[in-house]
Amino acid sequence: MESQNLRNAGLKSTLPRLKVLELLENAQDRHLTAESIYRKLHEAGEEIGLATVYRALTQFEAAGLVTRHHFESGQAVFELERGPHHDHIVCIHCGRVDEFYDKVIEERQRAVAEKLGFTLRDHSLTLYGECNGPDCPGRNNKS
Amino acid sequence: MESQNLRNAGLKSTLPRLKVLELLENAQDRHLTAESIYRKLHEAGEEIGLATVYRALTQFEAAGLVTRHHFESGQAVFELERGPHHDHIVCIHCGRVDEFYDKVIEERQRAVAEKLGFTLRDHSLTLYGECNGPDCPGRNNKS
DNA sequence: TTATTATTGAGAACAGTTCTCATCTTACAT
DNA sequence: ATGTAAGATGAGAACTGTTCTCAATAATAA
Repeated sequence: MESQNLRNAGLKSTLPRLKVLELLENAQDRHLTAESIYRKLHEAGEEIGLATVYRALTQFEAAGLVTRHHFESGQAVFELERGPHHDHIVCIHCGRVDEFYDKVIEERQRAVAEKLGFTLRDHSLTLYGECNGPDCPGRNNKS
Repeated sequence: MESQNLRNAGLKSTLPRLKVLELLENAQDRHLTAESIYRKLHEAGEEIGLATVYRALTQFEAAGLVTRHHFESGQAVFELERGPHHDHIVCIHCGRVDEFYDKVIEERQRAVAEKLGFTLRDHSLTLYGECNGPDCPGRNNKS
């Protein structure tokens, strides 16, 4: 189970870390803030400090288990690494997050970096738009 | 002069705003934090509060005179809008910022958004890499 | 088990930014 | 030029998100 994941990541398997990891695995929303994780755990009766949540997430990130994103809101969001790399599109009205991977964009990034004399190490791409979903509060806005 | 720019942006032309705008126009570095603007103005003998710098920048941003970026450092950086849209590549060693525009990337972004049912409104793309410049502290690192 | 060492929780501290409010400017009509 | 209303300013308090401190606790190894 998850305690093995933690061990493999070089982390001691402790109860708070297991709870955070489990929550990331089972939550319906894949993109969570530290505070929402903290809140959900408390709602589930877990006595875990906010500082511990942050610590766990930071360690998970360093171990490659988790990715941290800075969308436009002030708070960072954390996402369990499950599959291959992808970027995000965020609805400016309802905050819904969708994922995508575009091979052409990835390739052009590398080409651009090289043309400028850089060795590409990482990138951050987020699209912002209107999701036009039936429950999205922005769906009837004209602009 | 610049007081006209402010008027056109719907802003009263005041001394602090003029000073911030001038600094953005004349600074060697196009990407500045609020604090570095504040510092430079003080070094130049201007008595201007940090809150006022933030206020001015926020207003300039709303008026489209300035763009705010969140690179990896904690602080936002501000850039005078001079020409057409572009994205950024940042050196992970020395912080150097370079600009680029790639038509293919821009087009693919729009296509991706539409395929996902979104109407694209904005995007944020930043590449991170090693700039390999002669003065960059990272130039001799192997990895 | 016990010793060793890392981890935890609570709250203080911190960084970046925004807010409050009394004072001062600006812009415009005189 | 001058008075005035509306808006802007500076200083520091307040706020948000995150990290740090430290005494108490829990996890591994012997």
